[in-house]
Amino acid sequence: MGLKDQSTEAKILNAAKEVFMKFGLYGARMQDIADLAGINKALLHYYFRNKEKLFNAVFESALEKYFQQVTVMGDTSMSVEERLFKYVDNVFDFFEEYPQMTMFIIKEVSINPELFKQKVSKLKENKPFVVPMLQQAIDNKEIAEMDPIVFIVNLHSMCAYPFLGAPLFRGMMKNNGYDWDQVKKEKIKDAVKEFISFKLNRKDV
Amino acid sequence: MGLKDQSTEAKILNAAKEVFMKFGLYGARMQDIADLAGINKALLHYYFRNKEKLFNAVFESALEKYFQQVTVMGDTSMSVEERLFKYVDNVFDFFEEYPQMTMFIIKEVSINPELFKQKVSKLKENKPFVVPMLQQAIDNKEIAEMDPIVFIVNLHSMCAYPFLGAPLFRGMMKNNGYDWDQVKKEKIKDAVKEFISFKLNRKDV
DNA sequence: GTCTATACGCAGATAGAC
DNA sequence: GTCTATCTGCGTATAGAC
Repeated sequence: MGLKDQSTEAKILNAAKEVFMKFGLYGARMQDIADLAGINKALLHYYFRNKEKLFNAVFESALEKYFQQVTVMGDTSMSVEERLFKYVDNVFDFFEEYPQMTMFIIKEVSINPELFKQKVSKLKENKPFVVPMLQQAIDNKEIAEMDPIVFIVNLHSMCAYPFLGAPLFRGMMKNNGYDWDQVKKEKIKDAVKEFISFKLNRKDV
Repeated sequence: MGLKDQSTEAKILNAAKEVFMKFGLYGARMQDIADLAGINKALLHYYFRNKEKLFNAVFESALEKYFQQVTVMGDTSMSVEERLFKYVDNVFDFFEEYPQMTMFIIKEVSINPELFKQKVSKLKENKPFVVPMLQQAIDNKEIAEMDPIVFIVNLHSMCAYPFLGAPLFRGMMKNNGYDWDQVKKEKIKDAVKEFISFKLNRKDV
């Protein structure tokens, strides 16, 4: 879909997403958003009244997308390991498309923790929460004994950080002849899945 | 050391660190830095000329501390596994003290990649680079076969992300009766070390 | 070295024509 | 709905007294 085909509101939202993602609420400039959307600054206010309201629209859609990744965990037609693999695939695709989103959300929530409390509660209600699901699989002896919270955090770390820290990794590896985005794409995902298999199938606990 | 004992310059730097960490270059306000330092706004300019120069002073000290964590890897009196364990301890202590620093560095480098190229090259020269060290240990059969880059990224992810994403994790877990900072402190570090042992000592490769 | 007062520019927001 | 022109306030930076 080219920019010409979008409604003005959609153009604004897309431009705002990009600029807020990069610079955050305080750093973003309304002028930059208008320029990127190919419209005038005044139109931003016509559609969204003020900067804060525009930001909120972007933030809510970001959070919605972010939590949508987890829905696959509720699909009981697959084994727990298959669901986790699929989840990892989803998360990688998601980060490929929105590499700045996690950073963006973390940054804004860290500046204003209320944001999270306000928005996330209702979103989470409809999603299958992962920890109880894992706990049940452990109780059923379907997977190995583990602390499900620690596992989920480890897993999420290994998925998210390669994208979050990409600016650093790129800088560090370029000097040494590696291409970070290549490594990330080809090898990190497999390593995460290897970690999942290790944790789910180990016999020594 | 109480604030009263610090030189004005040190007070400014400490205040600037805190404010820049939280709000970034664009979001930080000189007035807030002055207030936190307990001095007048004009003094900031007297000592550091302008906002950008003050920011650079903070950024450089942050980057220096950040890369200092890796020096332990050069201590050949310990085994590779011991060095990695020690490294993890260091990194956790470091993040406990400066939870915002990684975020801060990533954010600023992502906005301005030149920052990294300019500063990091000379810092890195004096530090033992981890990947070649691991490669050598692999060649010597001291540790199991693996891709050292992928391993280091996984490791670093598991250490950094629990601090980076703390605002999110806190929000998510508070609703469910868990205290994130407790979990992080007591269990995540052990899980990282377990991962190290798994990767270094596995026989099936 | 440290302060108060002030200049200056930029970014968010509004008024009003079309 | 979209634009140009303009207002207003805030934040950086400077001038100048002490």
